[in-house]
Amino acid sequence: MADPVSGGERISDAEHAVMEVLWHRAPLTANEVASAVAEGRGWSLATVKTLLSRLVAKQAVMTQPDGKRFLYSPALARTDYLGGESKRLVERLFGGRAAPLFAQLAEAEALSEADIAEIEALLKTLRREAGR
Amino acid sequence: MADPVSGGERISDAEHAVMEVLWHRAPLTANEVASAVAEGRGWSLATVKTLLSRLVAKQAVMTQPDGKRFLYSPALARTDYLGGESKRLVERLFGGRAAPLFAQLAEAEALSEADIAEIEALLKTLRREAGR
DNA sequence: CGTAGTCGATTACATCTGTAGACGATAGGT
DNA sequence: ACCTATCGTCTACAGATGTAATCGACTACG
Repeated sequence: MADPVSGGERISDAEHAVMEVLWHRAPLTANEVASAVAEGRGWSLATVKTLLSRLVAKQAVMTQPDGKRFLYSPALARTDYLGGESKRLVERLFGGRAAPLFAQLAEAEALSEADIAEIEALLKTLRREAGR
Repeated sequence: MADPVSGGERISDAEHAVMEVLWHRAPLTANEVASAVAEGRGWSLATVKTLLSRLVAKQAVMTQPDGKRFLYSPALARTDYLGGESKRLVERLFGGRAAPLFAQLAEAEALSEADIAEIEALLKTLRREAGR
């Protein structure tokens, strides 16, 4: 069976930008989404509508009627999406091991002081959980 | 001018599989690459040749003549590629912060014991370097 | 009641990607 | 000097993606 909700269809880069808007605030009309996403990207309203349609088709966004128009909301949790994408990358590039990813980021100087501190804290928590 | 080597053109998923072969062993003929990559993927020789051509066009692979044929070698370091891709993901999905990525992987249970240990060790090293 | 604006839906089209067949040069065997 | 196997190159084509115009339905103003 095709999975009902989470990792169904692939969400593209442009679509992701739209999701990001909806994760930030929802429900929104197509116009609101367009305005929000327009900052930075120079997309026309038509483009945003297309992206919304595709997302609805992929069941990543759900609609609810509001008079003559729709209100759009995410049907996919941001956490699920991020988790899936992260896992995909680790799978594809690092044979499923997260440690090399980390080493890579370190080498590419993509780790800030704050990152390191946070990760450290996270590790501590993880070890506590694993321990008990 | 188009940048000379590193982060130039985007390398696709299928192309990446070919790069992986060349990173493992090079230089290789198209046939050798095809055999190597064929395990798992069911690609025809023609397909692999196309991918090699595209990689050459993208300057991710370099050729050296060997009689009537070519020997292919990576022109892009694996490290650079991995670093670039990792950074792209972190940028795109986590606003450039690596820590949330880790939180995400942890949540998705994509962190093994070994991963955690390795990351811990790496952190120690990093802090030492940063300290001095 | 008609007309203009607004929506979502449909259609469009270039580029990229995955996948592969066809073609032309050529080297090696006979 | 041929024929054939082998290369790399060119061409092909379907599906995904980025980007947008157009269309048909409906609403609201006048």
